[in-house]
Amino acid sequence: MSRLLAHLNEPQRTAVTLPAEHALILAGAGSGKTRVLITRIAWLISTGQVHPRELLAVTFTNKAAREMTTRLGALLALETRSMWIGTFHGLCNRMLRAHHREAGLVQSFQILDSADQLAVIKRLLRGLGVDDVRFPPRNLQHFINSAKEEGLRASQVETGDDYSRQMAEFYRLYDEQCQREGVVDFAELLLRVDELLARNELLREHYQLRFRHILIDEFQDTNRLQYRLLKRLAGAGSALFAVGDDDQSIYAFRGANVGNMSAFEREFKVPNLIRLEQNYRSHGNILRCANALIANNAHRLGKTLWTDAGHGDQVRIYEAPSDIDEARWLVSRVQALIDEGHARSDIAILYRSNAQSRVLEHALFSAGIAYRVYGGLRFFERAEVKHALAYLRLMENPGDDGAFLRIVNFPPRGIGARTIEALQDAASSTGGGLHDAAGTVAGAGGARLAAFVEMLARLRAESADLDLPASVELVLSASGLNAHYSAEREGQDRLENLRELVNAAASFEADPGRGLSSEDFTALAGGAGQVAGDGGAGAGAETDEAAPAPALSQLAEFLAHASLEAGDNQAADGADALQLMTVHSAKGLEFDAVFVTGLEEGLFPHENSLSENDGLEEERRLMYVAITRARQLLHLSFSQTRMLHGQTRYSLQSRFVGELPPDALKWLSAKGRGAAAGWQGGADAAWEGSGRSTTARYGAQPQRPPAAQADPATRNFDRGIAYRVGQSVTHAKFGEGVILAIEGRGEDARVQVNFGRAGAKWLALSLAKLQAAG
DNA sequence: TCGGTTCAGAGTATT
DNA sequence: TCTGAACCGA
Repeated sequence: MSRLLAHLNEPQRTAVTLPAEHALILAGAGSGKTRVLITRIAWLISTGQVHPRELLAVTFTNKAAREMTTRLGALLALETRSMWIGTFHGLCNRMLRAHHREAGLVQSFQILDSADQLAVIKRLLRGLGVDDVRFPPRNLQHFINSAKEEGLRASQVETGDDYSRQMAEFYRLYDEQCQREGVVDFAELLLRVDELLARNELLREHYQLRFRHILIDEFQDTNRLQYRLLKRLAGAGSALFAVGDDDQSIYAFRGANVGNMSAFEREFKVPNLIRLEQNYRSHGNILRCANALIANNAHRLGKTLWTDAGHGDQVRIYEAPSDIDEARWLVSRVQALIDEGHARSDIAILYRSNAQSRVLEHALFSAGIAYRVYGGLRFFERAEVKHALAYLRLMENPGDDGAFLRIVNFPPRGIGARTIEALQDAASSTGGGLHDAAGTVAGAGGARLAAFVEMLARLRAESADLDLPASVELVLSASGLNAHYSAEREGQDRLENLRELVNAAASFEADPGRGLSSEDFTALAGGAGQVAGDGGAGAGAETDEAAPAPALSQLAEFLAHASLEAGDNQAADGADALQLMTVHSAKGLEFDAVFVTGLEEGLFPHENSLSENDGLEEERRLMYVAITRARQLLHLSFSQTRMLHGQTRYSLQSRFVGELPPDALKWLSAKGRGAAAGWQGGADAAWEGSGRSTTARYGAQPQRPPAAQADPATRNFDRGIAYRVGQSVTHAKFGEGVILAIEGRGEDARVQVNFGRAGAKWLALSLAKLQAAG
């Protein structure tokens, strides 16, 4: 035990050894948050306070869950299998399989990923004959998911107007359709469990008694439903241990509610609030930047990072004339770091949006520096893999119409749109699924449909005697997928992915404990069956046989695994490579050297965020995350011009640069000229060197594209002024300013003008009476 | 049923 | 500029 605590600092040790009470750990970036969480678990178990099966640890990503399991295994040298460590969705999947009857689901229900869900919605709307311009499927998807993440069913959604009433009605129909087809979307997994525990007292008590310690990582990222679920799981005797950092809350846009942190403290009367503020990652100047920046946010729980590691290098900052030059500069710095002996994989290039990677990649490619871009399609999201999975899903659950439609004519087998239409008519007249109606369609199409369904039945029968990878292999050959991609000119990669799917099935079979452990699952299903049986609380649709549910088939487990874990989202790893990613995907990672690029107004902070509630503060937190990724070296860069949407945009330095302590920065380009003088936002912001006019500022800046030169952004409009970037203009209300950008033409033309005190504004030329000035 | 053309839209993302 | 989706002609 003392070995466990030996290397912890005072607050860390306090957190780890807290009594079995609720606790909120405010853990700053690089303060050893994961370590505390893992050591806490290890301490609880090794001191005999809790049995591993009485523990529940929840994370947001499979990666985090895996890391936790691995590190814990190394620390404890004991079987971690009986512990529940996983994502919210993994946890709920497990519970729903075990209590499918009480939850009103078939045991083999399939899980829809976002793309599957969208397909279901499109199909629903098309079936209803809904105008998809007035009701775009994506909007409905968002509507449904947001509602579910708030814990609301269609009947509970507030409907003030016709539009939302209509959306709520679609939501209701969507749920009905999913229920009919035996499919469940991501949010539904959680909502089902929440509702199940809400109404089934015995089941609730069962879990509340079992989970004496509930630990949750990245608590600032929980949404309302997840928090509600946690409350549901925590009984009178449970201790909730939440670790999070409000300053790193960057997922409000997808429903995360930082307010859960203060709500938790209030509602649970949390007796233990511990701040971890000592940072073990970054040098002092980097932390000073992080602290100074985040201090500009108003709504914080409050925390200041410190280190005893020394100041380290100053933060380098560079202003480039163009995005291409920024990339060129970056390549030269990276090359220098590599020459100094840094591993490429210890260097990260971060950007606000994915579109920025192109210029960077181009420069890196030309320079011959190996790099790896995070993001993009993941393994289980690839079309060929989804096709193969659809066969498997249909074997497992014939009611899955989405899977049916995906593969009924893939590879092509002469079942066209007309046949499908007839099939859909037949199905809707009986109220059943497409699979079951396939025998009733007449004609040549009907015969092909029948053959298809026969093939599925054959696959189902033949795979019964095979293990999982062999079943997958059987499907690949019998379905014609292998043959199809072999014949395709560019099918080699796809074939390889299909082979990889067989491998994935093999390794899943070898180590199912990673997702669902069959043993534990069976035990749970049996035990819970008792619980439900005692109270007669079964709410399931089926009421036959009282025997304990048979264990879920391995195929069903594998399919759930495929939906819940989409696989790596990074390009193939291999050689030591530079890391390129968005700031969002860098969260939780750290590197020796970090480059944060594109620090420009409109890009970072992103212009779209400015119109959102607390959008700017979230952008600032994002910048905080970016800064705190660096261990030794932090580079910041921005560019005066950037190619965006096919047009050159003229940008100002991000306001965030101005929020950093000047003496922590080392300018690698001339500072304080032109755009580099800083964005001055808000009415109360003072101009640096206020004696100068805005005109003079630009006038004094020769490397800015000279206004008179042929500039694609120069346009003449009917008013007779040659509007061009850099032109000084006067506005009746805002006074004198300088044009930063021009967009559109004719009646739609608008210009962005920096008015200094009043900030940068977009004005429609057809409305704003601008006069040439200076 | 396919392939080419046209058009709109372009922010971050896990399960 | 570039991408993905929708659409049309063969």
